[in-house]
Amino acid sequence: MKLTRSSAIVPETDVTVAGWVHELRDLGGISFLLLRDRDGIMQITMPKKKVPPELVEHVRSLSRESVVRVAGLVKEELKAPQGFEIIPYEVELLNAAESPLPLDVTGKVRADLDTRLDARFMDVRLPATRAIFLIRATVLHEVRAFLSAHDFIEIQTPKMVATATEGGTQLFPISYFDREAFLNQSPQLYKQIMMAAGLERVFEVGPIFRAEEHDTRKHLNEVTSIDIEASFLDDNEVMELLEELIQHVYIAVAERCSAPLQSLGVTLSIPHIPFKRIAYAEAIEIADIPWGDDLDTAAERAVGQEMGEHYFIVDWPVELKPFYVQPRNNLCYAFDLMHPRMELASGARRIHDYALLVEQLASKSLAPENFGFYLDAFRFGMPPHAGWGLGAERLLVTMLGLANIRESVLFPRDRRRITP
RNA sequence: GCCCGGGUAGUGUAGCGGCCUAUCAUGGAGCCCUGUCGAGGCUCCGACUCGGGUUCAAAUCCCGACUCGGGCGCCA
Repeated sequence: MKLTRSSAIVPETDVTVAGWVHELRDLGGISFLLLRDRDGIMQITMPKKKVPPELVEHVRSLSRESVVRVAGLVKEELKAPQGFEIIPYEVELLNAAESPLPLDVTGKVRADLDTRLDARFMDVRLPATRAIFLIRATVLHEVRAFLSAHDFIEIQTPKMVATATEGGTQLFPISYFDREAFLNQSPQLYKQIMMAAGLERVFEVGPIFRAEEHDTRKHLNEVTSIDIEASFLDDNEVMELLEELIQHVYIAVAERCSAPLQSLGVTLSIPHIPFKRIAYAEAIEIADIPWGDDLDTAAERAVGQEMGEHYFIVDWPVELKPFYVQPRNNLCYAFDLMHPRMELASGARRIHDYALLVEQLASKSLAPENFGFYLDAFRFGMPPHAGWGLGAERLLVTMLGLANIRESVLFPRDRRRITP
């Protein structure tokens, strides 16, 4: 079917368009059909004098959200919302929508998030919801473009694994033929192995799974992680890369997503780089918590309020970070990228020395024999390296000011929800 | 997992012992209307989560289940 999209309509031409019946307004002598496609809403106008009565009656009988194809003539018209309207000579019903609808697609009555997620196919028809996913696609596209331009190659690592990768978090057990296996919590070990493989700079955009019981507006049990690992770079160099990436993505979204941003009512302010760096020691002082404690929700909020914009927390105590982070006395070369609302990313310079790595595993009470395939990579020429993992959903949530992380995922997986 | 607060037409809500034959908006069915753009006007349709209990009387109070939201914990 050769169709013209609503964003590409040219006045004084014959077009065939298709979409969903958004609204019908019958004023008696003139009636309007608002037809919605992915790009927007176009007005089909039917003055009694210009359109045959059978056609008007046919359109009047359409149910909302039915799918139709319309052929007609585009007229420039200042009274029309888009500056043009289509006078139809043919309207074909492709598939009727049942009634009542599970939620209101015109946005006059805003449904609860739970209702929206149950009828996600309908919810995404709302321009304001669809905007989130148009922007999400742009964000991930720009992440790939930026990293590719910086010489990173995209890899895919397994999501089904035999053992926990770093401890700390709970894993989802799965049945793997006659064995137990797990859904992977992070590509960490695999992307590090690729440093030993000589790929030098790799990234992965993929799902990670956390079986934590957390039940909040900023946690999900399945999220998309943007992970990088780079040989011969240190923690400071990958931090610079990270802040440049964040800024690049903001600029690209501001430039290329003006319509979606508008339907969300969001004005992006581009973050300034370099982001501020504060030491863990300063952060706990602001938050008034003791040395050795991780930042809880209140602490995150207190420090976020003080900083006001994106910032890095550096110089963490070694005991608060995973075993693969390069220690420096009782501190380590790890960093967290924070937004005033929440943590966005964490990363570090990694240990590349085999003996030190085994020692650190032991100090975290992890059994080296469970990490054989990983440790082997450190025995035959592992370059020094560093990397980070960035939460794609959290990036979107903080960028767009979304109230709930569930809004940033088409089909979120949380403590209670596994359908649709 | 803990602590609060909810579950009323398809959707979003009001009502919080008798005045409820349950409010309003949106929606659906229909009628009027030639420029709507959250169109407008009129008529009609459609609901108290489930199970126990208290009471002369329960949408309303109590208990339980299920379920949703917010906060916290844990985590990224």
